[in-house]
Amino acid sequence: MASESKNGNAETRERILSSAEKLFAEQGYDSTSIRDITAEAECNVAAVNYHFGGKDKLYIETFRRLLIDLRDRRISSMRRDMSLETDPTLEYFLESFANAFLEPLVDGSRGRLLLSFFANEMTGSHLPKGLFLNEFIRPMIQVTTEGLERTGPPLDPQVARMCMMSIVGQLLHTLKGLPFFSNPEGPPLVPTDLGTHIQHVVRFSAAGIRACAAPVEAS
Amino acid sequence: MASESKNGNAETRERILSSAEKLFAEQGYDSTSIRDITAEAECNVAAVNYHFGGKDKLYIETFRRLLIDLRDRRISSMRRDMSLETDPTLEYFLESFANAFLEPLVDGSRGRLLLSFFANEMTGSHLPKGLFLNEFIRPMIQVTTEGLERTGPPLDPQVARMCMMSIVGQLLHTLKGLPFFSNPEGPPLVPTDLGTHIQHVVRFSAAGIRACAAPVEAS
DNA sequence: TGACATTTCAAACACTTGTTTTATACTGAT
DNA sequence: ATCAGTATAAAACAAGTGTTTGAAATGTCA
Repeated sequence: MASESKNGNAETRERILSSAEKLFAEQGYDSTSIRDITAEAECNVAAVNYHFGGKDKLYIETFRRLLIDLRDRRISSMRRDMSLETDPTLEYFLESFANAFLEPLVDGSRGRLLLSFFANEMTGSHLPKGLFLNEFIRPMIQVTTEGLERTGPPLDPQVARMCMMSIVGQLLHTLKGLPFFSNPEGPPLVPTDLGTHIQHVVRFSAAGIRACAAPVEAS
Repeated sequence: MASESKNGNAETRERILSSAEKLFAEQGYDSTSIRDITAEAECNVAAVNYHFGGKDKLYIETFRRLLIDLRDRRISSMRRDMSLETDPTLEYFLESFANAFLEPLVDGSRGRLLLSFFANEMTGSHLPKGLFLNEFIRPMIQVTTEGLERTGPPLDPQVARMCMMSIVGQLLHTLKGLPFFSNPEGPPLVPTDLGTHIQHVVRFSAAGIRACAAPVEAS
């Protein structure tokens, strides 16, 4: 039965990583057992400890690879968009960001998995400190700051980052909440397609950003 | 007929609920064992199954109580605020909402616990379907819609709800992300106090809402 | 008081967990 | 062919899981 997938030596390690990625994302760290993973990867339970040195190490390696991949996809997607227009508007930048941000999270294979990963990491973190901030957040801040400076009004750096937090918050909440608001019976509370929500976030946020640029008015 | 006259029997039940609330929130469902709970509640392991019929039932009961309490605190806080002003502005409403939304999540005892609860529920739900939407989301939609209609520009109902999603998304993301951006070394990426972020969200969102009301028209 | 239901508890049950051990194959170099 | 080094596998290990059992307390009411 174990025909073609049973070959290579280094391949076992890859199969474990692949299975772990899937199962950790679907079920979280605690609910995924080593035996779940090795069953999916069609190898022995001891293989995880042999190749990775423990369940926790495997988890870190799995998540690290996912993070790097996600970051690179987003950044290259935005850079490509921004190089297409000679004089992009704020709305253009925001839509490019929204798409670059969401696309990796919704496309079939690893999309929902990444979302679950993040949700699981928010509570009990099994990752080394600083990895998330330095290898993931900072590069994203870098490229979005560039885009904002180029297309938006002049902003204080901290304010600009708060604006980006506002947008990310909206996008994440939309993605997580949208399936939730799919009403089994009765009219939908909000539009059910993601595109409409993206348009909303773009319009909403463009106005928000411009309002944050206006000098503080005495009240 | 057991009952309330005697505190001995009912007290065990309460202690279990209290301990479960704390531990489930701190560690999540899977990582909290019945023995953890009964140790904290100083009772026998069998007590959980006797009083609640199982770990899952205990979890549901725990979360249900927390949700109802959170909802009521928020709604009464907003209604109080809105009754104080005869002609409240949109900004006033938004600030009232932001405070009502965040206050229960940051005040010492149960604040972080609630946040963890939500995060844990986002991934693997252990709750009966519909409870969250009908008993928690809908009442909040009701009161926020009232506030928006009273203080903001005329909005299509679906658009109004998307605007509220935008605000909730910002607030949740701020709350979860803020401790994350506390930079161990170097200058902070964003302001570290919640008040500044609330001010930002209010300003950002007021402009966003007004922009969503304007018909698509050259200006 | 005795009879009865409710509540508590220690112990056991059946099962899963991550990890380690021991043994067996396979590799490539000497 | 011998030898180290690597990789896989079956089995065992110790600890922890939710739940159940059966007996002892405890309270309630006739």
